[in-house]
Amino acid sequence: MATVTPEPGAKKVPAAGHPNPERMPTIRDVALLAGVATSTVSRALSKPERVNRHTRERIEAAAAELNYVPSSQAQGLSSGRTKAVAVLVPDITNPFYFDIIRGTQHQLKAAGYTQLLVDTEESSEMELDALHKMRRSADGFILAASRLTDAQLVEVSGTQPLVTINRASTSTPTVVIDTPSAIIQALEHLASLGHQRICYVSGPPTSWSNRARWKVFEEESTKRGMETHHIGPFTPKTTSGAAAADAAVRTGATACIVFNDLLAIGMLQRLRERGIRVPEDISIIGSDDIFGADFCNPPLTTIASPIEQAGRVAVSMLLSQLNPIPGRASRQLAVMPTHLTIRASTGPAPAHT
Amino acid sequence: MATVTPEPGAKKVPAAGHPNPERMPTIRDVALLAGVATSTVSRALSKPERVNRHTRERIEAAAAELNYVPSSQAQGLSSGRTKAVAVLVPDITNPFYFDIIRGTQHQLKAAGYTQLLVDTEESSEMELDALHKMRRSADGFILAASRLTDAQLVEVSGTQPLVTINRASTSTPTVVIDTPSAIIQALEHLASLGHQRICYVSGPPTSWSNRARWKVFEEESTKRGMETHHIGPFTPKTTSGAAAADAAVRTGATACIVFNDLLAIGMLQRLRERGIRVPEDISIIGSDDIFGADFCNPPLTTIASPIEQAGRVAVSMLLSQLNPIPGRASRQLAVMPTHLTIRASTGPAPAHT
DNA sequence: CAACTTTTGGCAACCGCTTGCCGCAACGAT
DNA sequence: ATCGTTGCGGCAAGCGGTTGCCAAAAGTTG
Repeated sequence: MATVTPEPGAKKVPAAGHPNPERMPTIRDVALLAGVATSTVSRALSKPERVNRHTRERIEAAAAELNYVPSSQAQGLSSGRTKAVAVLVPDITNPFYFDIIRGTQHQLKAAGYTQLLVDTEESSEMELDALHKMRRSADGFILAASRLTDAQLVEVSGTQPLVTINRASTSTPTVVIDTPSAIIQALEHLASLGHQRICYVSGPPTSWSNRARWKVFEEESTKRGMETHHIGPFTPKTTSGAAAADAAVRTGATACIVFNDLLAIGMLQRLRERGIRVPEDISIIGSDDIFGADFCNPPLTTIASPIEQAGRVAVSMLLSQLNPIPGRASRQLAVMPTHLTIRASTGPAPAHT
Repeated sequence: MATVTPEPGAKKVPAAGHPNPERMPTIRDVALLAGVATSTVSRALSKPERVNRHTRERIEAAAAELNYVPSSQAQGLSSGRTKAVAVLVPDITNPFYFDIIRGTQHQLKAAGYTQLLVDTEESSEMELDALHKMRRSADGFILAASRLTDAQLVEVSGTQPLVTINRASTSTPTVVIDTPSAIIQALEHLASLGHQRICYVSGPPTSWSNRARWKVFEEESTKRGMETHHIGPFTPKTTSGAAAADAAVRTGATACIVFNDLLAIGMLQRLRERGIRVPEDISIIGSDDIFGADFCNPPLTTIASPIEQAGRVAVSMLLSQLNPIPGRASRQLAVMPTHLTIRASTGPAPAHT
């Protein structure tokens, strides 16, 4: 910028050239170069309106010249805020969580926050541990599909700001992906295709969403006079699909609604191996619409969820909790809509058993 | 839903938006409880042999009782090390990088380090920027498939410890996934199936591995007297697969070696759409063996790579650089072996054009 | 038992930045 | 002119640890 501000008598410190090239420039170096106190530099950089425009520009120039980057460590130490948020997922291997992570990453970056990624390995102990160990290094937490008990969750939420994803809770803000309501759609879909004997393939018993899905499934299918089965629990990985597929076949069901796509895809593979045709012999409906659900064989009918968006919403809920806007109370619940995406893994019920 | 608005207790709660009845215990609290000086506590916790066993136990007890967790911020401030490593990936959306991240995450956690995940969005500017902005907050960097120029890389490597993945460099330790050598296997495979006209489907021009793959492809296919084509560049996403497939078909090639699986899977989808059979009409070979390569339709023949392991190795190379063991020089290059995994997307060359 | 070496623990100076408080100067209103 | 106000910048006290240096305590040795 062409600034026409000669500013005479500025106490320039010509001698203060570049300091030791080894050491990274500190706020002091900037202050020295700009001829002001460190406190002024600090303010110029964080609350621009607090200092005179001229001074600020001078400081900014000095900072730019020195290539100054404030130490987030030091900032955190004195301000008490780390500008970092920890995201805890049960299994970093699962594509579902990758979508979450992608969403949180995106939104956090936009807000100038750093994401600390933690894999809790499906263990509530690790989750608690991380929550505890990192309380100093993160301003808040996002718990994706927390494995914590209600009591644990309540306790933790009293200590630190957090938002849960797919885990209803009265004690913390939550974003839930409304898969249950889409299960009704799925059921209708199956019913209209003539299926009468259907089976729910269960995921981890500690998963809240698994319980929620099963509950709706049972209620609604019974209501429709369908014969329901329930198999599981299975680990939500493709490798568990074989066992799940075999169990499903044994129930004699003509269609399955599966806890998630990972498991469903695994089942697809196993069924193909066994020569059981999908959807001619059995229909499969997954859940989440993860990466791969559209190109597996056959392409999977599934309950599509805005997973990435859920991550983004969780972040904004957390941030509004961390930096409350005086007037507005922060949202406590966000429900992400879902819908059934019909592909090729569902079809008419076979004519006879 | 029942919206429980957080009750703002005292109107004088500025920074901490959370009710903080009890301050977090500091090293001072521990010292007080144990009846020693803070310096002793510090030492008892970090260099146990420096303090008497009896005192140490007393301190540990006190720390445990108070549930003390040292502030990594403060530790970092005074010790100069952050115990954090930044992992930069060009596209967090790409499953290939998921695997890298999984590997780094795993290994970093094992070493007590925190992973800072950054998506550079395929942009060298963002990459440089992150490298610059985070130099204070990370002890080192892992650059996966860096988009930096050689010059930039050299410059950066002079400033901070880093390890590159899939990016040869003389200035930094590197782990390369040896896809090129497996390309020879792929070529042999195709040749033995009778393919004579083959095509390389190119990825991002800024990608070092893309260039490396193309180079080997060209040299070796020519050497074998095959007719080679080259199409691209294409963005390495399934959505680019359509264009790639169409272009590939136009070349008249009977087989393609594709920059990566993502693109290959996209091509598979497009070819199916167009009624072009794989592998009867055209064979496709991908690269990386990402999640999904085994269950797409048809399952993809691909160059399998130990991606996750590459991430792990990168971390250990970086850590040995950060905490050098006096005697041993740290490794500068790790080559990860790859091999061709033959599935169903390759078959005999069609009898006639 | 004195002289000396080795442990062991405390003191205090930082690390880099934020922030409450204060003072000074310029400005506006009386 | 006088007396607030307000705007702006400096001072200095931390934030929670780490660490070099030193002295007291304990252990060795002749």
